[in-house]
Amino acid sequence: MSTFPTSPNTLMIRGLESIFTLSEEEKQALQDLPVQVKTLEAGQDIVRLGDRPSRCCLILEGFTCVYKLTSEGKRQIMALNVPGDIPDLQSLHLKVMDNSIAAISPCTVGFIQHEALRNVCERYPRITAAFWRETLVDAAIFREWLLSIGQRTAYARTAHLFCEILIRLKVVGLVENDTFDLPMTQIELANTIGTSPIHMNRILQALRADGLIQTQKKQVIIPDWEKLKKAGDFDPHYLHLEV
Amino acid sequence: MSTFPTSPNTLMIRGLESIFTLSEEEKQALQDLPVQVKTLEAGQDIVRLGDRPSRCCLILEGFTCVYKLTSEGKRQIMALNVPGDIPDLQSLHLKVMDNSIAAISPCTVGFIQHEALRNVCERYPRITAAFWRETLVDAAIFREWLLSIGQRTAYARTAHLFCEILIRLKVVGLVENDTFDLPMTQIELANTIGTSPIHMNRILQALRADGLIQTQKKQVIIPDWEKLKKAGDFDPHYLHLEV
DNA sequence: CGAGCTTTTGAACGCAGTCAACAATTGTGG
DNA sequence: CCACAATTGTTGACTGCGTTCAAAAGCTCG
Repeated sequence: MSTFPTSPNTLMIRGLESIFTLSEEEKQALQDLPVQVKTLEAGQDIVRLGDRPSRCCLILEGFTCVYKLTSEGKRQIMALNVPGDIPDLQSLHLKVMDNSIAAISPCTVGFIQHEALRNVCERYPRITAAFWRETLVDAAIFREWLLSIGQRTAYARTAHLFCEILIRLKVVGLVENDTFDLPMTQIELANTIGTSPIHMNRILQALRADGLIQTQKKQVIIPDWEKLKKAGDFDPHYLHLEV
Repeated sequence: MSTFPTSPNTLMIRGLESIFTLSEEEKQALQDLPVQVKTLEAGQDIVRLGDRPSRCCLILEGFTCVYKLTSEGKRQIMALNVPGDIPDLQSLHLKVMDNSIAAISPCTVGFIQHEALRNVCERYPRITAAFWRETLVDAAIFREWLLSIGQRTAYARTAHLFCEILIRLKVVGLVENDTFDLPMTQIELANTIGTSPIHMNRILQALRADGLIQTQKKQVIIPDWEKLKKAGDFDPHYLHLEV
């Protein structure tokens, strides 16, 4: 586990300039945040329900997910995280984790101490606002997922999910020619959509047959964006990408 | 529509002292917020998806809900709001509403201009933190609802919902002898649970038959809290009522 | 190259949705 | 205060989406 700043990389944090263009000083303060970098294997938990973390976790590479289990052991994934996300930013104000976070693919994450984040927020209220906003966007995504899981068929839900992933990966430059890597098993997709793995398998077959997605290995190609959007009843407003 | 401060009431806002005990000055700043009070009939929208509000809405009396519609017109309620809640606090940082909010019962709400809220937040960072935290608790509730709707049976989901409502109403003093008013139709309950009204009707019959709830008019009695908790797989941690 | 996970297929079952009709309640205007 | 309209709640029957169980085939990786 190495400690930044030692690498030439600059920290990419989702949406920090959605409201304001940050000043050089503000940007510098963010880049000066001490970050502990760690690599994780697929499947490893990063934080667990019940934990009282003293740091947040910034995704640098790979995919993670937010999940919870019922007492019967059924698993629901309630968020996917891509590079630039801070899936446990909530822990800055909610002392006890009410969900777990796990690596879906092998990934590298950067840990930032709460104390350091609080210092930056104290000094730069606009950074506070930007972080706050990011947690609000996460909540907006939860709302859309609730609509999806509550009111749409599993088929539409899955199309909707692929739409969202495409857009969010585009933002961080991980889409080329409508193609992206999606290192998720069908079991994980099923846990996200709220259906059984067997049914998820059949949904994917249907989506392929209908020409909405193509898959090879863990790559997904979206051959017809408009058709996929329509099938998923997808409207990107809830992602709040533009102001 | 009258304008506070004209009434003797003090503003009750959910969870503002969860992190810090506020100073007299901070409390006063909150009480001095200009509030436009309005009464609403059941069913009326307060804000709508697509709106760009310039104010937030504090529930003073009655119940409201956050909801969205699919393009087919199916309705999902993704949050219930009780007195003390600010269901659109998000609009402080997300310019365009990604959901609608409607009165479930006749209710009185207080509108507070964004500008006034921003001023208070600028001056008192701990109030910023407290408001931010409230939006994080809302997000935690969304996560639990996602788990519920994705992985629990409609019967368990409904039991879980009654558990949550009981707890949240207790906090604001609206429960007496395990009894509370719930001015929701079965259609609205169905829209919350993500099921059909007919099925909701049968679930309620089952819950009554199993001795988990008693209903008379729009009153609900919880005769056996432990049994209801168990049926709903309910663990109140996600409400973050204690630190 | 074999163990373990993931994907795929088939078949039976069941939870929940839909349709239709009726009863009960609430609200409204005469 | 009553009659009528509209909404809400209840019941029955049928349908279907999605689950579960079981088993085989395909990958991946030590």
